[in-house]
Amino acid sequence: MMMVRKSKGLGERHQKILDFVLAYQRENRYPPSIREIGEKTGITSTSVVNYYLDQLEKMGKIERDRKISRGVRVAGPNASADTLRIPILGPIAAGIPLPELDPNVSYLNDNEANAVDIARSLLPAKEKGDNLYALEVKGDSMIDAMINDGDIVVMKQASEARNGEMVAVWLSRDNEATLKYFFKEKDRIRLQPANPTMKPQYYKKTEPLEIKGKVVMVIRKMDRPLAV
Amino acid sequence: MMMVRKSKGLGERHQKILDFVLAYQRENRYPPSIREIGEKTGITSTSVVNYYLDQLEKMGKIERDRKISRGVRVAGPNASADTLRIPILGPIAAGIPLPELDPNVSYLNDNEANAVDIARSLLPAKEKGDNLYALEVKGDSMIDAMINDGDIVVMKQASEARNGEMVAVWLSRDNEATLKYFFKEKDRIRLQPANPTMKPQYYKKTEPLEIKGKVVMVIRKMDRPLAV
DNA sequence: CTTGACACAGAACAGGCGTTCGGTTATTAT
DNA sequence: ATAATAACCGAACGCCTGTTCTGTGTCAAG
Repeated sequence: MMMVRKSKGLGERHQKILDFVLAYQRENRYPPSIREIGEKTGITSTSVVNYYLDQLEKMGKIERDRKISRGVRVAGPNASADTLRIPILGPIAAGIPLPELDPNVSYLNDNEANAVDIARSLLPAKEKGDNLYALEVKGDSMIDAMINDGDIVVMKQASEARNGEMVAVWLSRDNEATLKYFFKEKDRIRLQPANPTMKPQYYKKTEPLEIKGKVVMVIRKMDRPLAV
Repeated sequence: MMMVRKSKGLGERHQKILDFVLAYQRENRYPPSIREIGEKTGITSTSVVNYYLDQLEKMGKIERDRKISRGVRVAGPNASADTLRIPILGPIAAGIPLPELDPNVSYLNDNEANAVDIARSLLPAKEKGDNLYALEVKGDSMIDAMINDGDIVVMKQASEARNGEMVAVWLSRDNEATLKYFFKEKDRIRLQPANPTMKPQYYKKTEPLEIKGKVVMVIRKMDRPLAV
């Protein structure tokens, strides 16, 4: 009868190594060397670390590029995905003008508080990340766009739109900012609310209607409970 | 009078190196060595690569850990944020039962197609990532929760809820799945739609009402235009 | 008891890799 | 013209790092 020494699957040292590699990677943004793994996990011999790494690789927990220094990486979902940091330029509400992306301003140094991190895999493939910015919805005026107070809308800078795209527009007629689906018809422009139970608004082609951007994504964080 | 040879700031080689390091990092999940940078950017001497890396470091574009192999990392917002891969278990629609997170099943090998990557910074601080899963909304039945066809709802496994939290429940009375704000009142349970113009539903405390999870986040991708 | 798999240690080797230094070329200021 | 400087190249030095080999103790099966 076959019996296994300690636990099947991941033993204590396996887990320790896995955790350390993950933490090290997060902190330094490059993988640890075999010797560093050994030191921090209480393994005195590099060959033993190598021994465990081999096993972890066979289990599919990590990937290794042999011969390459620090060629260890944790496989699968724990691995960090490729993200984009998108600056939050300001609020969007019915009564206030829309903030705009200023190409002359560098948002590179924006800290986390004024930006959102979005995985590239969630964005349309073609988006390189330039021209993207985010706005925070204030108030309930976007409810007809199925967008709530506190939602974050990720926008792509644009001054024109194709039919069926959701755009952020400044309606100087009503002195109002809004998010609507855009349709150019024969002699007018139709702005269609996302909520199918609501009626569209129509604008003459000659009327001033400033498209500020296209909506790429909406994020709603349900952080705190509704107080009703 | 002082004049600079080529362009001020980033020259062609600076940019080339920066781009390469970024791309390499993305692909291999560990940084390139000086020699690899040189080969791919057409620089034949390691000392020249070092020369440029020094400059990029002074400009604040990269950070280096000298003496450590592959100790280069791109600074600032281009750096990948810490993300969580959350499995998409299946659809959520009015008429079909809710998929559930099975603790016995490992979602570790889920590929990108069946999962979404979410930056930790977007989630409540306490979320470690266990017990999180996502559902894809099918149909318009969640409109009263301000949630559209195609939206992705990120959920946390739960069988109870506190007042004001949005929950996914299976209403066996109506044979229906729904997303509503949860309120426990004196002798009944109130399920409140997110859309303030809509009326709540009431349930006796004795009635079976299966809470399947709390809604943590809603993501709406505006990939393709509305066809209306 | 013997065998063999397993978990581990230590040392040595070879190639990887960052650093440094001497040297060359071209541009610019004086 | 000349000196200074930025932009390179090539080679050598030496630590860093993954690999490999020998050896040791433990535990379970035969």
